Amino acid sequence: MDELGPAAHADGNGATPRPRLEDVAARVGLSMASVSLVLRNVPGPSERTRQRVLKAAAELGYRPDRTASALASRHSRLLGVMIDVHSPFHAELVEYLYRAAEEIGYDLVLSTLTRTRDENTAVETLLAFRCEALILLGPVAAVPVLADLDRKAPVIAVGRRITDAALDVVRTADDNGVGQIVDHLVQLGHRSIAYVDGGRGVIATDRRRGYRDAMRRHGLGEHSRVLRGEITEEAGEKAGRHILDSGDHPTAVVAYNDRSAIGLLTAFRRAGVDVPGTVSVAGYDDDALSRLACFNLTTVSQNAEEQARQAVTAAVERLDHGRTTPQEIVLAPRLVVRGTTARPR
Amino acid sequence: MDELGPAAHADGNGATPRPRLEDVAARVGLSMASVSLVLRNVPGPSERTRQRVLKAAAELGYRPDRTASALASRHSRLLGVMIDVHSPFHAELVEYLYRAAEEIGYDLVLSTLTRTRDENTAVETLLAFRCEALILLGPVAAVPVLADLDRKAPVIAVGRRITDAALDVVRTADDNGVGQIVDHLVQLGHRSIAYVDGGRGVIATDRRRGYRDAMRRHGLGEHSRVLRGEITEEAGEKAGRHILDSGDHPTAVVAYNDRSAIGLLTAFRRAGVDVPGTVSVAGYDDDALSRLACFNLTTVSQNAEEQARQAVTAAVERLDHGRTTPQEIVLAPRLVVRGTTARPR
DNA sequence: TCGGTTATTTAAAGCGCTTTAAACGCTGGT
DNA sequence: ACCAGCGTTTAAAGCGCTTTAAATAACCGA
Repeated sequence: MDELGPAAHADGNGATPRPRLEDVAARVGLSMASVSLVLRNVPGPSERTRQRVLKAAAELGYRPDRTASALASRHSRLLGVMIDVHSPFHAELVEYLYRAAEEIGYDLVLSTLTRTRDENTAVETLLAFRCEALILLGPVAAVPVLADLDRKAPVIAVGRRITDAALDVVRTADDNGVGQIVDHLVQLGHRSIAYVDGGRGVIATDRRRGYRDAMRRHGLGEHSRVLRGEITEEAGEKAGRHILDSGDHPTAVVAYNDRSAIGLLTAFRRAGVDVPGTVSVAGYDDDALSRLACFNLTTVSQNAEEQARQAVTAAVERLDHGRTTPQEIVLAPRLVVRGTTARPR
Repeated sequence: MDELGPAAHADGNGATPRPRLEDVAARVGLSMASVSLVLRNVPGPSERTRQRVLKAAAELGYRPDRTASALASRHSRLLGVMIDVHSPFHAELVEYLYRAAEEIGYDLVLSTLTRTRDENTAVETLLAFRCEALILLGPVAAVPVLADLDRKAPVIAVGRRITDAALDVVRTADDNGVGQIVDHLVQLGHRSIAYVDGGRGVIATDRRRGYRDAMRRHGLGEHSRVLRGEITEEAGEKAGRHILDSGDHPTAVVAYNDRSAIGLLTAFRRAGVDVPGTVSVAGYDDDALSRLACFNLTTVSQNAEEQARQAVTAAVERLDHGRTTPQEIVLAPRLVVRGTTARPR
């Protein structure tokens, strides 16, 4: 019964050596070539061969060695994904990226940013793994750097606007998203709507512009009020206190992101200001946080699933269908109305 | 100046083919073997050779191909890490794992759990990459499965107690952690301390036991009160309402984790019950959430950095130093006192 | 100058797989 | 009986690197 090949359990650690293609071939009495064909589902082998090989492989618990196949075929069938492991939004994207990749027979290699691991390192790792395309979530590198990288492997930038670069981009229309929030608030009857900024950076710029444009569009241009801010809860809280300190406060505040919005919420609650009774608050990102009962924040969702799918599709088009002209896919974000926005007064 | 090898820019996508070891060797007029030695810092090559090779490699922008070296050397120098990309705690561990791995010259490959990707899939992926050891963060697989896996590659289970398995384990003493919280509360003067449970599972069992033991130790055995709970905020909120509904409520509540504790907080606040004035609340995990100003939760930190370091050390010992007897490393968690606990009344 | 060492360098044999071109065994038509 | 033509199988040549054993260069004292 125990028909393991020779030298089983020969390893120093007592580890069972993994079976190789050769072992499977020997077991069925066929050549490695045939076995390889069967296992890769390449048409050719007869049905009978097919069954026998599959059976033998299963019995041996054979799993092909990625490194060897990658080397031999010159195709790793690997997509490299750069993420920030601390970002819940990236986590969600990864979830969908896996599914999309699996559907087309690719696997993913994750490389994360950490405090000591910058974009360059993360990408080098991906390249060292021979990833065929790079999906970068929220890259901050300079455009020329990305363009340069694209020369080594197709780059798909997700979630960041990139102008004039020969690069694939998948993102949501941030300005439109903030616009939707302003529309929503105006519709509720708000006129004095402030915005807490998110620092410099492309995304912050877009959202700020979205706010300004929307206000103008509603004829509320002179009510526009942008407060300095950051991406953190602390910054939101600070902005909240600032708003409270300044005599006439707006009836609604839109924050750059959910974290900032939660800071606002904290500041308002602490000061006994009712949300949404006295002030409405809205965020951006639809973080897991914002869904919590204790915040129940009105926000904007970025449609992770669709972005993931588009990113993978873009990669495949360039890899397998020979597309060479870069494309930008801009998806519409979706307003998520929860409990922190209501009619003014 | 432009001395790229032959066939530069020959790829279909206009991608520059990456330089190979051979190209570097040709450039310096040495054998591939010498270049390989220099690049891997193997003693032997003369200083002069060393410099020339390094220079040439840099000029060509040469980066060794992991797949090829892994294949040839039979060492991938890769540690496989199974994570749940949605877990902030795992994110933190990953951060430190990278550092620890880097110090000993290993690289990490991450494989995450998703809704459609179970532990088995995640681990198979890691094995397919030829990871030399597997670091599993909070694995839920049955012990025999893990033991079996350990036969293919050294397994280090992190954060989960595993009894009687020939497996390396790195974890914190959960019972001790909860004990510290109870000690802290008792010291503040609490006697009626309730516990909101975290469902079944090894970790929940340990923490529950820690609570019961600590209460008994303080002679408060008959005040022990364990409420049914789960790992989510919702469950915590429900438990909170339950506590409020029952006539005499405890002066302090310890929750299985921070998420549950935040649910409690939400329920109490909503009911106008002052925390920590009327009731003290404590969580477990020291999530990013718990640090937020709006929660400022007293909790227990699991010492991610030390766990990561120990996990990598354990892997290396088995890989490079030939250790074969499994070891369990149990670290002491650390109480983090914040604003949700105070003297009773 | 020469044999004996030691320090450097290298040719060549793989690692486990894919792939190409060629070989094989059939069939059926002539 | 023979060969074209087909479906199926396979030998062999790598993929880009490491590693071992052997070759070569350099050095040293006698």
